Amino acid sequence: MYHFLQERLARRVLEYLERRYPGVSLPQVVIEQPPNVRLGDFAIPMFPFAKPLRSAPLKISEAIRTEIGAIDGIAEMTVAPPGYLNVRIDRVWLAAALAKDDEPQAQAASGKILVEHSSINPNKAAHIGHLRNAILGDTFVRLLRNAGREVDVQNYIDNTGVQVADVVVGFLHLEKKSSAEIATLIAKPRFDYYCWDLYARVSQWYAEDKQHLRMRAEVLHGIEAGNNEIAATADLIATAVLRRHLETMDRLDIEYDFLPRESEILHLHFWQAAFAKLKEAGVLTFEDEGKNKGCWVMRRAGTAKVNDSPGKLDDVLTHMGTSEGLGDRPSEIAEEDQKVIVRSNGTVGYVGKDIAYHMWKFGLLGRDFGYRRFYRYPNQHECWISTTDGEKNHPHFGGVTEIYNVIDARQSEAQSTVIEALRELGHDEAADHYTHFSYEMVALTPRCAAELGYELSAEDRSRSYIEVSGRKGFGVKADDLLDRLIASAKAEVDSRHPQMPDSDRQTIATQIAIGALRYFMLKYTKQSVIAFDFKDALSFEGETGPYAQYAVVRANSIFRKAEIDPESYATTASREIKSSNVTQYLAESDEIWELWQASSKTSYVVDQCICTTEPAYLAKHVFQLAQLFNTFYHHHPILTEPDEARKKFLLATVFVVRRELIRALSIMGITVPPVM
RNA sequence: GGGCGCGUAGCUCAAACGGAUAGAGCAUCGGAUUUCUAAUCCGAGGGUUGCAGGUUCGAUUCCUGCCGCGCCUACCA
Repeated sequence: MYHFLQERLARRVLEYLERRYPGVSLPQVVIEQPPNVRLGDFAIPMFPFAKPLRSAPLKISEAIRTEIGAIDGIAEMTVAPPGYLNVRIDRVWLAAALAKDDEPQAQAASGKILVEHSSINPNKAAHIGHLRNAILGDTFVRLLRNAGREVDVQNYIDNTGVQVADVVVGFLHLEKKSSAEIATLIAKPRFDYYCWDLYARVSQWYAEDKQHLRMRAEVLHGIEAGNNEIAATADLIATAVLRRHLETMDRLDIEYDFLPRESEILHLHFWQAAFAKLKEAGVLTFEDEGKNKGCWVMRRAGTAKVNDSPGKLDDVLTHMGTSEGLGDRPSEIAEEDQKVIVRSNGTVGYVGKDIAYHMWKFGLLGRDFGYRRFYRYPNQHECWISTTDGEKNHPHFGGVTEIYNVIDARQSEAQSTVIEALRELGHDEAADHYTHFSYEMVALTPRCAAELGYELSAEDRSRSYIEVSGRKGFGVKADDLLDRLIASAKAEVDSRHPQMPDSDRQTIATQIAIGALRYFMLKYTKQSVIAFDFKDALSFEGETGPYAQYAVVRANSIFRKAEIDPESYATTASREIKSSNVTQYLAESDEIWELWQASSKTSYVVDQCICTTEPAYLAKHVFQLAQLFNTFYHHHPILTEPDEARKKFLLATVFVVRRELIRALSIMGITVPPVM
């Protein structure tokens, strides 16, 4: 609603200026929010117009104010030094629209979107870094769906890489386990924890004697070839760990639609299809000398095409139109700028596989996976997995118009290389709709590492954070964190509601724990490295998920005590807003108005989150709403309000804030307990 | 060496396109009419936004150069 008014205002201002100053090319009308509601609801800086209109900012403001005429939903405008036009929303107009919840729906863009997230190697338990990925990805999916977009959620499974090979080596050579023994271990709960430890031990074992690495090569070869004992064992292990990952993420209400696996990319020869096209288009070049002799290479993304001196720019430009300038002959890519795609032994690296996979995503490969049902969620939602020969009837995946890959910032270069390959294949459209949703890692504070019992070097102790390492078994497992959060929340609920049945307390504790965790992972902006610390993560006070949940619980209890069903209060609320006193109520309190204004912003914030791929804005919105509500709650007793009309107005306020909080929280994947 | 990113209060973080007095939470200290449950609220202290220049009506934000830190830079995935 906020955004709707904002756009209407911008359009009207622009129309006015165009009419008043015909033929002048105008800068964009920027609408911001004044630092204080007393100044107004929108602020338009007039400075950028001063030069093109050859007039002082204050004069332009004054002209707009007096001459623009009435705008539906806008109450008044004021001119503010040094050069702003401040605009007040018609409070009753907005409140009436909000109470009715009749947000004008913008036409959602068509075309299916594919969001890929999680993509955890299926060789060990998921850790907090994976949680950040999955929570960012899942929230982004919810944001897109809230905006009316159709989304497929994929979780890419690298089941044929060295990481899986390493645990297989661990089982077969380090522990010398039989297939039957492995099967027994798989059946035990939290098999992924067993692998976590084993994986760290294998890495240690390699370090002890480099000869042991031969085992890895052997196992890896077996896995890639397929149809043998080793591949079968690897598949058994990887599949079991994958199921654990799905269970872990399901605890957080994170679900997937499709799990494409690297084994099928291999066995269905996706790469061969892509390779042919890449060679044909001249994207890859064969090196016949130098360090990468015998390899097919690509130019590393971001490196300069021409390494001549800048003075020769003119020469470069004149050559660009000719065929000589297109494509890179081996000698044209400096060795350090080469990215090996196909090794000299003929095998393809992971970037190559990724290029093929992304051609499939956009429907540009000419091949498809086989599909099989894999996992049914408790809510009956079906998750599919790739196979070589699948079920006849299956949903259609791939062939989308837009993709988002939630992958941490360390993969930026590889992601750019894939995009560059698509572009050089001539698929600019696809390349333009390929977004690397990049975020920073979760690291541990030295204090947290020490708390977990890890020995730290003096150097590590002096750092502000330390990178987690699956290879060293250094990190916090996702399920462990969740267990601790639930236990901690449970203790609180137990002390607050001792009379409640234990199963109810458990349910509430779980909701609170998930709220705390999801909020924690979303409140940081993507670029910021999260220095993980149990003290912050386990906090339920201040800027946290439970704080926001608690605000809704308070709203609910007001309705409960008033014996009103909040869900069906909408018609009453919108009727109340029309009563004559509301104008006065909204005018006399900026504090209450601010609550209405903030409530109107949800869809605006959702748009912002999507176009900047930054879910943190939504967390900030939720916190601001909850904070304003708590202040309001303290200042305005509702049930004891003697003035009946005013009481109904206050109830309508609670109704709207509650609805928007629940809406925004649900986009974050957070539900609200009945009591706290 | 090259590429990307970061540096803001004691700590952890905000501040969309450059905008009005740089904001929160935590921690510390001091308070809140026994109420719609205090997982809350109010108040206080705490800042030369790493350093030095530049661009302009205006810079935490953009540019240049330093200083410090992180990540990437494999015929690993």
